Amino acid sequence: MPAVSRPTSKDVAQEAGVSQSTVSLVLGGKWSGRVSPATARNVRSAAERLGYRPNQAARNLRLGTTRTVLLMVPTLSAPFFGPVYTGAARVAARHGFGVVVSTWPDDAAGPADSPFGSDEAIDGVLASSMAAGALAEFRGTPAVMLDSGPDDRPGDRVPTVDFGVADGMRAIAGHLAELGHRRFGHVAAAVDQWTFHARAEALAAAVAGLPGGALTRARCAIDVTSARDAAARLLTGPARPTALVCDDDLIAAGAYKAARALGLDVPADLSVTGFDDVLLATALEPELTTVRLPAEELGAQGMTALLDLLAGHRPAPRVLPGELVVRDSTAPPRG
Amino acid sequence: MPAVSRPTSKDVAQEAGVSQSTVSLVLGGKWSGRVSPATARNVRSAAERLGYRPNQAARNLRLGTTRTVLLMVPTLSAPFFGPVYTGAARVAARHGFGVVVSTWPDDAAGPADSPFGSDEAIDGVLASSMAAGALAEFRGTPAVMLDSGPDDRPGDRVPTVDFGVADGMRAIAGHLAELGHRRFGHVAAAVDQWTFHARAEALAAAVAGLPGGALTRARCAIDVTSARDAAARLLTGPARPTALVCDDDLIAAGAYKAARALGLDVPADLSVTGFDDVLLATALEPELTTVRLPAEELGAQGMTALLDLLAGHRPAPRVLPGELVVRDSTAPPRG
DNA sequence: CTGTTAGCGCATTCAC
DNA sequence: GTGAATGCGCTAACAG
Repeated sequence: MPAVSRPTSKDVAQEAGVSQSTVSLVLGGKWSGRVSPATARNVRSAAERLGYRPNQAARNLRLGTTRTVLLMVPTLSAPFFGPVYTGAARVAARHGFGVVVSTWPDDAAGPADSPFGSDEAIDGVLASSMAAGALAEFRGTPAVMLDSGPDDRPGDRVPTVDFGVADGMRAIAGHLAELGHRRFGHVAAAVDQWTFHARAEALAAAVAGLPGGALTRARCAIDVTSARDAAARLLTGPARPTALVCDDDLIAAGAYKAARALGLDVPADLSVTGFDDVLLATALEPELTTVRLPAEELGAQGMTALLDLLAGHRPAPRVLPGELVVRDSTAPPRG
Repeated sequence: MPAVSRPTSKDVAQEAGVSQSTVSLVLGGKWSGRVSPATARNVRSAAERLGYRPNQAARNLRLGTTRTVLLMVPTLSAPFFGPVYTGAARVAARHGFGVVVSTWPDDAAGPADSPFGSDEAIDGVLASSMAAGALAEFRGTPAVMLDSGPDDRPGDRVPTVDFGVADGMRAIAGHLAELGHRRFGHVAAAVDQWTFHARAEALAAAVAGLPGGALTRARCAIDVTSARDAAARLLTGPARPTALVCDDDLIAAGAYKAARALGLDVPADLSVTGFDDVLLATALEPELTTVRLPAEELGAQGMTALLDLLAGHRPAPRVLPGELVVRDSTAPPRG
């Protein structure tokens, strides 16, 4: 037998000299006018004295709910998703929910592809930054999509929470245009996610709307060396851009390297912008002009929407605005 | 009623024309010589046909286990902890365990300090990077300490998994000494965690053992501006160090800034080293000489130890070696 | 106002 | 070799 088995509601009942159901009522907070205040206090103090904690498993079984939601993210290595988790967990905890994380399926390069690992022991899922068009995986499980774009399918849609990336990109283009830039290079993430498609479209539209505006583009993976190579391609091509718009702060770091390798000074010879505003943005030299995306807020709002959904409501799609943060990597073009 | 309630073991029994207990036996894998192979096959196919998934809550209740462990980390904002989680989750999944993350208590600056949020619905805890001496929080809950130093208390110790940070620091000191450096500056993290105490001691010892070796130290928070200020203090003091040893890659980024502000070239005028080898290390210019810490492996080994512990064993303390990665931020001192 | 009863889905004795 | 019965701890009807 275990050293000291935890007290049960039955023990509390005995200690307080009442019945189990009374304990349940009191501790469940539903005793308004059903149990006398004196008894309630009595029960509470007994529970306190014994250090009683309700057994979640029993609770889950009885209630048919697990009070656990699954957060799916592409990876936890990217600095962006820690805050998303934090935000989601914060509001979840406030409602007695836990959050388990899982990375996108194929990440499980392990031996057995989750034997029965991907339990159905969850009440709902928060899916972040999905590949475009990968909706519809969730048969019957309440889900909210994060940073995956609006749900354009007909019928009843999945609730969504997104960033206003298009506005963010327009802000960057506007800032650069105001400084006098006309030839833009887009160092684009070669990742099939809504957010990157949206960024590309918004930038293209903004530049197209600019008299004399020209845009070239190179794609790369989201890592420094790949980004450096892509930026170098843009910089050594014809009609060199005076500003490099990068899909991600890390990509911007690669652009810095390409610029330095070519003897170009940032921002005197070349303006560079990032996206996301992660820690890296201020670690770089010069500090990076970028768009701050409220990652933690994304997690928090997403969880709020999911909790709403679980409560039987139909949360409306939400869009979280990004904020242009001007630092030292942008300046008027030379000449 | 719900749209389609999931099949239970009872449904499977009915479908297979056997009893519930037979289903449990077969699916539980404990039917060696108790159930006929034919029946077993029959049950399996019935389960398959119905898409049966055992109800975790019921299982947990019956077994008195939750197959969930808690990973406690100081923060998820630091890029270091994502991989730790990933490693832990990987081996946990392989054993049918889930992992929930929580950040250190006081992070819950929320309204109510986890009303009943921090459930006891866990089988064990993996505590990473604790403040020194903060052991002993886990009354009765099996725990493994990660990156928190060896457990020096008498009696039965908590199993530990640590990095060989002392060796790592010695490797850095040795590398720098070999290049000809004698005056070292330590930009130290002002964080009360074992790993930083160990780094400081190891560096001090290494420099003390070096003929003509001198060491100055400045403390800072783990953020770029604080690090930059600390590094600047060291650089403007008497007998300027020729090498700055930083407790963290992010701190090294701050050191870069201080150097540039003083017109010092890295590495020609000043060598700089980091610690951890996060993404940032290669994003900087010049790329950072640092010590790679196998973060994912820490999580994996920690989970392995915890699973061992839960199985009734006494896992031995483990130490994961760090690896010196020489890049472009270190060079012989000038003159 | 409070106690008694029943059952969530499963793993496990114990009869047969 | 298999089935019937029991109870894990809890909540929600329903009595009293």
